[in-house]
Amino acid sequence: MRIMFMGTPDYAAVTLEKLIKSNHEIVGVFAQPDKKVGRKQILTPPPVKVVAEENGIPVFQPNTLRDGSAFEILKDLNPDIIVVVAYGKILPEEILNLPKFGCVNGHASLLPKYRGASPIQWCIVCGENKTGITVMKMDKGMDTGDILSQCEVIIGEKETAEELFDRLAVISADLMLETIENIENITPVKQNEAEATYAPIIRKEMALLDFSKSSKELYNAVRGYYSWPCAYFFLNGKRIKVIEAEVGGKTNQKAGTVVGNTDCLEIACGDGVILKLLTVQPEGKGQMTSKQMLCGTKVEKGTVLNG
RNA sequence: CGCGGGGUAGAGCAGUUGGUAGCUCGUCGGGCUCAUAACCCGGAGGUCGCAGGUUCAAGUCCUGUCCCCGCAA
Repeated sequence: MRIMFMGTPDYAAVTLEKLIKSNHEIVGVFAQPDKKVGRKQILTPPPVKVVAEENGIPVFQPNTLRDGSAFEILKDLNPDIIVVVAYGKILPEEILNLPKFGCVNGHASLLPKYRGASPIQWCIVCGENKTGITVMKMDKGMDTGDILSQCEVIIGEKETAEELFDRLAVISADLMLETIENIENITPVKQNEAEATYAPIIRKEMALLDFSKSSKELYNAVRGYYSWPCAYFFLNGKRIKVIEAEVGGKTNQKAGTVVGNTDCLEIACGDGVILKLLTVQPEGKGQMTSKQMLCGTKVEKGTVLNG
């Protein structure tokens, strides 16, 4: 099969590598344009582009798919199917309808739940204990296409979004290849609109910890927002990222109160349970245990955060 | 050259107008105790990121350089 691949980050590169190793022919790759990253604003190619170039596959990085030139490129390369994984652009209908087998997308949730941009982080933040991969036939809506295949995945109790990303990338790649190879025998299944939910795009402000929430919700936020943007709170005007935390014992202190400052920083949550901060990263510093932070920063018991 | 904070003992931090480098934790020794991660006493451990410069004297001021981090993208 002649495959056109569209994707951008590491997560998508895993699928691309899997497809390259298969018997299919990758006729071309679309990825987002190179972006300036980091403090030094170094122009960096996206991982999918790097993999494609290593394998001698032509790469296209248009700013838009809507000016007709992308359509011309695709027509010339004449793919049987377009595989889209975390590409980051909406495909216009003329492209969706171009290939014989259409366009298929790997989405990291059990659709119709968690449609949208950040299903992996969001399902952890919401406290789900399972998620999965869905491969669907793309239509013009956002993750609304007919389902071709699904694979359920159990989320570990302590698993972070980053770890889940890595696991799902591999599972998604496997399911995608399997689905493509069986595509002529698969009967697409419509999504149940009544059960649809959406995962919002993650913004940094969302990761600000609100200690009036329950300890479990805060714990889920710490896991779900790791490693970007990272759950955080403010202490003396400085941002403190929470890298790792765990739910502790009960307390009768008001939410946000510091109730422990010896072995680790312990904070009262809205449900009367303690959240123990194990690893933190103060602004301007590297990661450290909260005990280390307490060696150099006085935090009195009774201090109320988020006040 | 986007804006900003920072590199000081094994770890985390303080260090006023330049004048013999301190704190908390850890570590080592001793004591107390049925016992202890608790408490008391004592010790070891630092070319102050690197390289130049100013000075009688630089962690501190100046220049350059490497690295880390927050914001912005």
